[in-house]
Amino acid sequence: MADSAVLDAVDLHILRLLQNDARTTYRDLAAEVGVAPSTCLDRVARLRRIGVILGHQLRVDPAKLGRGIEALLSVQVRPHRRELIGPFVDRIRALPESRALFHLTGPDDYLVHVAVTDTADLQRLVLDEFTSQREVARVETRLIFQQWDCGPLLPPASGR
Amino acid sequence: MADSAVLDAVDLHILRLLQNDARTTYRDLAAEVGVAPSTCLDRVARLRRIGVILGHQLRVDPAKLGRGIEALLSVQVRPHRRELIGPFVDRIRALPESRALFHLTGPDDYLVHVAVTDTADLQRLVLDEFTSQREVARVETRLIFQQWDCGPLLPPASGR
DNA sequence: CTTGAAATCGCAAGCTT
DNA sequence: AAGCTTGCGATTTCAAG
Repeated sequence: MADSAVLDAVDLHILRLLQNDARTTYRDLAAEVGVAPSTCLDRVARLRRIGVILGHQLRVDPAKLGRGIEALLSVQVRPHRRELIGPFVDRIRALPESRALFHLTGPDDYLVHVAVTDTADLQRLVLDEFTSQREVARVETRLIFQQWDCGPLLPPASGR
Repeated sequence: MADSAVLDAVDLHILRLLQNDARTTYRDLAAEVGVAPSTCLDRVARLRRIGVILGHQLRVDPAKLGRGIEALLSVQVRPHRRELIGPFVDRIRALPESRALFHLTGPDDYLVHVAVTDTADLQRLVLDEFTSQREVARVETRLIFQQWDCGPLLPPASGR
C-alpha cells in the first residue's frame, strides 16, 4: 500500500531542492539538476502520482499570528475504544489551537501540539477542551522553548 | 521581535486559502477573496516580508521513501548546559532520520520526531546516536501509530 | 486597489535518441 | 520509454492611474 518507491538520482535531487523551497520553478530545477525543464515536470508529476509528493504546504509563524506560546499535551484517553477515540480525534483536530496530533504507543495515548496566545489561554484550553472531557483521563502539559526543522527527508543511504 | 502582526480580513482570507493549498494561483485567490490578482500578490509579498509566511514546504510521504516507521524520542540531556546542548541540537538536526526537534519544559529536555525504515533501524538509531552519547542521560521511545495535520493556523477569534 | 501590458512559467505536442 | 525542444495559453509581475 505504501511501499517504498523506486527513485533515481534525478528524483532525489529534485526532492531535495523542492523541500528547501517548494516554489522553485521547473526552469531553475532543471538548471540545478542538469536536465530539461520538461523532464523536471515529468518527474514531479510522477512523484505526485505515485504518492511520494503529498502536496504543498504554507509554513506560517504562529507568533506572528498572536500565538506566541506553543506546547505539547500528552493525553490519556480512557477507555481507549474506537467509539471514543474517533470523536476525540475529530474534536481535537478541529480546535483552532491544534497544530498536529499523534496517536502513540506508551502510557500516553495522544500527543497534541498546540499554539496559544499566552499561558492563560493555555490553561483555558487544557481545562475546557481536555480535563473537563469524560474520555480524558490525564493531561500533561509541556511548553516548547524552541523548535527546529531538520534536513530534507530522503531514502536511507543504502538506497532504493 | 516576533510581535503579532496587524492583519485585515483580506490577509486572513488569503492565509486560510493558502494553508489549504499553497499552490493556489493569485488569480484564483483573487476570485475567491474578491480583489484583484495583483493585490493578492502585494498581500502575500507583505506577509512574507513581515515574517507571517515563512516559506513553502513540500509535503512528502516518509513511507514512500522507505521510512515506514515514525517515532518520538524523549531525551534527557545531562548536564543541561549550553556547551553541551548546542552540539547536541546540531548533531540531532543533521541526522537523516530526524524530522523535527523540540526543546521542552519538564523532565525530558528534548523531543525528537524521527522516521526510520524498520524497528531494527530504530534500535540502531537509539543505540548509536542517543544512548551511546555521553550527554544523553535517558531516552524514551514511543512509536507513532498515526498522525494528523490540523486546520489552518489563524489568529485568535477575538483578534483584530 | 485596479487596470493593463510585458515577462515568465506551466504544460502539452512533436521530435530525437 | 525517456528526454529534449518548441510554442501557446495561463500566470505572474510591474508600472501607472
